[in-house]
Amino acid sequence: MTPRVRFAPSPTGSLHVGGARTALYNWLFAKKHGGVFILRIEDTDVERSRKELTTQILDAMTWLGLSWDEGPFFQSERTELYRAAADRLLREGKAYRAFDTPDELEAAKKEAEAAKTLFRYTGASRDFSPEESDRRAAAGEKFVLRLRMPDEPIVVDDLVQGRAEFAPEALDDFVLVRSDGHPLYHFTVCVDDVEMGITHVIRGVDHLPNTPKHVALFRALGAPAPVFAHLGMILGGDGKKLSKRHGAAGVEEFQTLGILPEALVNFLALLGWSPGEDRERMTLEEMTALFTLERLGASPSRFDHEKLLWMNGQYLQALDQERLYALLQPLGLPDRDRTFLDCALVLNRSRSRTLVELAHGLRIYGDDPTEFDPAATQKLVTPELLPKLAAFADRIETLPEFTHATLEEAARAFAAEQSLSLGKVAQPVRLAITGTTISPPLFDVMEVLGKETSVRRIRSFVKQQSAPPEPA
RNA sequence: GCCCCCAUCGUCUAGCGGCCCAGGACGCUACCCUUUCAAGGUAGAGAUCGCGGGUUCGAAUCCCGCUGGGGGUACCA
Repeated sequence: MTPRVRFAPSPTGSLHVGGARTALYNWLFAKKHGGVFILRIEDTDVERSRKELTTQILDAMTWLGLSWDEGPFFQSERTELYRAAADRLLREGKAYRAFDTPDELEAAKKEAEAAKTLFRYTGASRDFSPEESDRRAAAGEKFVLRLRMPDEPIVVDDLVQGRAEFAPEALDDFVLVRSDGHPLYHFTVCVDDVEMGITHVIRGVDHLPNTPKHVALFRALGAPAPVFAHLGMILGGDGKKLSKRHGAAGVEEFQTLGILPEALVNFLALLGWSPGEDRERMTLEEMTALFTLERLGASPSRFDHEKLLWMNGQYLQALDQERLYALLQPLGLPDRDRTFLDCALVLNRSRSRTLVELAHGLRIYGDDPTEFDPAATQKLVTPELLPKLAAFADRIETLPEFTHATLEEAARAFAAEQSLSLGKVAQPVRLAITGTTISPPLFDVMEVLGKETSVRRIRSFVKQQSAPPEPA
């Protein structure tokens, strides 16, 4: 039997990393077994669903490389299917109309709360005869459709969480269809899963308490329940539910942070799944080969942003040059030719963990710096230093060859003459050249920049620092 | 409150009764490299396997209780 799995986000928010991981595991499982990965948009909540969020979710999936085989299907376009299923369940007596008013339900819930028990629908409608039910409906009384839950425990056999038994007292005749005719989540999910022939449901544990309802629904619909695999949650660094409060949580936010999709995917894969044998860095293909539901973890895991950055750095170092340029382009590259940029990239790549960081670091190869790290300036620049810097500029201007080797030689000789350590010369020069005291090896940077630019930057720095401080 | 799930270094995890006084990775510390910062290399600290009972010749691994954490409890998804 070919496995058929689905990822079913609801467009009430962007694609959350938790959702992305769920999608990834479904995708991996399908690929591994030559199955079908279906994308289904659960937009039955018309008040909260937004069209542009659907687009955003689809874009995020594509960005991550998680292509779908069927869909996207929109539940909002399948209302006929739900209506037919509802009619059938009603006709077969597996569901019934409940005519209770909101006030009556509210009172019943309060009562349950006071009794410190789980609210369980026990309205009179449950026992109405079909004739009575039809008569009231025809008379225009408002009603919802409820599922008649079985009076026996429901067992959920979960591949990840194990076996759980739910007592009938804990199960409620939940609502399938609202009084305005809108089908509800649990109902649409099961109808769709049956209709789409879903064989395995892989999703977050937050859905585990819903599963007995689904099992009952599958039974009522006369279909076998799929195999369930409930994943542990992804938590924030503080162990609380991951949200915007923890910084980035939506996939598109990581994209703007300069995270590579393959790094995010790899990182996410390891949150709740392990291939064993201490494997960490893997391509989607490698993950597919190694993936099994048996190796999924049941416990919740925290999202460690630091490790993601490390992972991203690893992928950034190995990134194909052409693709790197394509990714860097929109972030702004210095207006230089390709040969020049190649050299700059060699110097800066290993010093960056994200694309944004890299693009930022590359700025020193563009326009001359106009601002200089104030703390460093304060510390390094003294009246005695400036003439020395000017002299150093003069010295290197005469260099017949302007390479990191000749520059280092010149700098060492210059430092020795001045009875200074190399660092005492290099740091102020670095400040003049880059605006900061942190950069790739100075003489390499100068070689890339060229004699003219390097000398000009040092001189203009000396000039700027020699000028009397601006009156406040 | 009630229901459900989870529990190995700070974090992600390996471990599915003896190979474990617990292995890898991130992070951290030190050293090497070095003009700064990274990258890289080497070494190291870091978990009495949440606690308490069992079962067993033997438990991180099985069972029970407790504690802690998470989730659910809608005419939301």
